[in-house]
Amino acid sequence: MSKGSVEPENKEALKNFITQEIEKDLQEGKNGGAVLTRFPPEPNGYLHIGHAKSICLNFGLAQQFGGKTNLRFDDTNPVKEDVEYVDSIMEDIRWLGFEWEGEPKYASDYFDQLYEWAVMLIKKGKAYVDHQSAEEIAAQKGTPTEPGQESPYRNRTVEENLELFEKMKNGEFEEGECVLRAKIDMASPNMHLRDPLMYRIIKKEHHRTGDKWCIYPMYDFAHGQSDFIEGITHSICTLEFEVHRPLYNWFLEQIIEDMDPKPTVVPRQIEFARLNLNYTVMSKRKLLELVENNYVDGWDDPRMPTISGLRRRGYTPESIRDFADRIGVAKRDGIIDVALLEHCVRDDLNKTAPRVYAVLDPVKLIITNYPEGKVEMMVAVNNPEDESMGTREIPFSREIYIEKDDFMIDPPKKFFRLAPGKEVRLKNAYIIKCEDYKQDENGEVTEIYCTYDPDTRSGMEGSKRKVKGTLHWVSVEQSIPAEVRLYDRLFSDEDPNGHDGVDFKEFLNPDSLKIVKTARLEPNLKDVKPLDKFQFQRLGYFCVDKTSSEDNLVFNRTVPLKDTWAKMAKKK
RNA sequence: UGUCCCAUGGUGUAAUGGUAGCACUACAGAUUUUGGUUCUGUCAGUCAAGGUUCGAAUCCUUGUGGGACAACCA
Repeated sequence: MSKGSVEPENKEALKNFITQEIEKDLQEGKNGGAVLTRFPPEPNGYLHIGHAKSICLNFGLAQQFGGKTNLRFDDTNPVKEDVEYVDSIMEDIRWLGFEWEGEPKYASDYFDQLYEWAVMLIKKGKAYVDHQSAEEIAAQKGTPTEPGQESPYRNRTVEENLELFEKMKNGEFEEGECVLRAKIDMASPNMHLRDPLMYRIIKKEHHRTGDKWCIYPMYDFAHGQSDFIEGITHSICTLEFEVHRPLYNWFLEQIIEDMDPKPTVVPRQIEFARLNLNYTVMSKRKLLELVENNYVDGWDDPRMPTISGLRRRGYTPESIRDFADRIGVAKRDGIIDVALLEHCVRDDLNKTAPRVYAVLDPVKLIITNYPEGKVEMMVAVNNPEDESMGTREIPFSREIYIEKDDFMIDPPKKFFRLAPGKEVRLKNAYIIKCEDYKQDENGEVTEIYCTYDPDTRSGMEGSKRKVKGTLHWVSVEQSIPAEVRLYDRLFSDEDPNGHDGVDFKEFLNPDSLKIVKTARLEPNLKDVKPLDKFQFQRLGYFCVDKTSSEDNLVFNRTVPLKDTWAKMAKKK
């Protein structure tokens, strides 16, 4: 994977309220002109498109201002975290095209320092060990509109607190028996300042520190300091952490108070609105629920909004970065239309994906005046948008398959395809005319009979004739079979979370996956590899699935082509 | 009946006291050996009321609407 592979030099500088704030800081000479951002995931699930927004933002900001970006795992809760997630997160970030500065960092790297700071706070009389239960503490917390009450343990002596905290660390208390709390203000209108928890006892092995600790810092006591330790200049995070900011600042003030000399870099937190996409859910908890209950085929199911799911679906890193740029950054939350994401991937694939012929739902078409046993190799352009992609040859013969949809016995007015007595062009081959057809007892068309005009082979003078419709096709004899998975949105409702009292799973789209086993492909596709991407001409963009093999080709539909005909038909 | 944040076309985002622009969507047309792409056009917006100002989307006040905050989660 290349380093910092997003080409910052020819990318237009992004402008939003965060870049403006950073520019201001730079102008004021803050942080010695440095910009260091960070992407701080908790390794408790797979990354999704919302994280992609944050990744593109954090890495993009640094690139734009000549800075760097750290990757730091916020691994302060061993109960939920796992190395499987660490690995997937690193893979996804690299796949998106970003490379973090130095080694990946971990909040757990700072556990010793955090412990020292906790002790320091105790010594200052700004932290105490509380022996109440979680319920009691919650009951005293008050509500957003009422102040809380002080814990009976709030005024223990420094010595006592020091001793008790030491015992907590040494495992002399059971989980839940006591916690370390900051002593701030139980009446603060900001709930986060009402003596927040700093440490709790968790007797579980940590994925990095093993059994060294049985007390773990809360996120709020770890995050701001971790940024501080790393010298992060701008801590970019989502809106819900806005109310935490005064707490982070409080902790840092306590620490900095005792420092001499004073630090040159103190992180500045700036919050932005998280990404919401319609027709999907974005919370890790809900995505995990879909995975664990097998509503989908794992975290990388192509219907999932996860980065691994989008990758398997056939999305490109370029298209996701483009999407992140287009949605912008602001403080007001909203819902982005998935149509924009789809636009971005079509836009990219249109320029890069080779065009090929695939017939998903075949019906046999026999060209009655074409010699039996004859095979002609037809030349086709691989990508009309990119001449450098060259041409290829496709076998043509007397019997071909076309799409069932491309023939109608009794077509409506604007049907530009094949019908009895009508002419149509077979792309890169001949103009044919439908003479007859055969139906089975159910009225299903089983065979179509046509004649071709030998002077209309593509490239010949006769081929210049105007014909309204152009069809894709494959030769019966030479075509190869494949399985094609047609994906649609996972939810049929625009906002599956937006219905009070109705579980989001109620809106799961029963037609989100259709498996087509009848597909026939041009023979050039026999050696494709997972993640190879193509445009199936006239149908859409497709990507080879990870389960595909030489004897059993499997393609995922990334996104269909825009289809004005289908739209017209739907209206009627 | 608290604190904080937010409010621009259907959606998202610009305009930072001086002509409300861009993208997506939708619709119409041109081109087309993909009903794709490309090109052109159309519809459509400053939450409300006051105030400051020659001039307000922008500043102030009030209201309205939306969101966040009461995990030993992050």
